[in-house]
Amino acid sequence: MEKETFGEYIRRLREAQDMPLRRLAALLDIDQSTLSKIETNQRQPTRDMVPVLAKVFKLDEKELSVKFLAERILYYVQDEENGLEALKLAEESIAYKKPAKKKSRS
Amino acid sequence: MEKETFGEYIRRLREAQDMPLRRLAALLDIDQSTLSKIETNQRQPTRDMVPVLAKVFKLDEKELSVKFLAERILYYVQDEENGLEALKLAEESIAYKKPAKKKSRS
DNA sequence: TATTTTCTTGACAATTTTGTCAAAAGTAAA
DNA sequence: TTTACTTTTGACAAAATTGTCAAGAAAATA
Repeated sequence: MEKETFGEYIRRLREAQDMPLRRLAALLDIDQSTLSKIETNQRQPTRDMVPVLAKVFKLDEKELSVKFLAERILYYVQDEENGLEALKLAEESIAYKKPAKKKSRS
Repeated sequence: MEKETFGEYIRRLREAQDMPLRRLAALLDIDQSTLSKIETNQRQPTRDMVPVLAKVFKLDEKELSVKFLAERILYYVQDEENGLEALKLAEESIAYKKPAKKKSRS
């Protein structure tokens, strides 16, 4: 089976509420055709949709952000042989950079 | 200290060989100003530079690809609160999708 | 310091990506 | 099936990103 894209996820949420595309588009402040294209993977979703979607569908914003970002990243490395290694390396860099909440030992 | 970007890394490799920018640009088949801008972070490096760079500087291409991709990913999530979580989630997705070389059990 | 070579810069051209409009296609209700 | 509503589509406009040119700044060398 294929992984659901973020756009398809939006559609699922929207339809679960019987909300017309036009209405969600208005809330997102974009043209309805743009939303249609996003939901059908002809355009990429944008970062600033996230807080609006979280509000509209009563989802945890942080969780949704993570979902959005993860999908964007996957989209970027999708055809890459070594995507997984790249992710791991990127992760190390971040983990290293990010100051731990508690002091690291050594 | 700041993390070295991929562009800065190129410059380091290049200077280690006393190779003029103009010459590497020619090998990469781009304008020297473009390379200059890449090395000084005014433009983003592109995917297709990687194999050329690997060859020119005698580096392992896979390793260099990973380095390139990781940097691109970091660039994308750099200002994100939840970048690390996103990477982890993306990683799970890939790991799951990717067929193991040996059969997975169950 | 004059000359040559290398690197950087700003303005703009080219390309890519995105968003919109308006009409068509699809769906459901009267 | 007409009518009303929703979604999709294609052509194009707008925006963002990238690459180039040509001139100038900086650095090295004579």
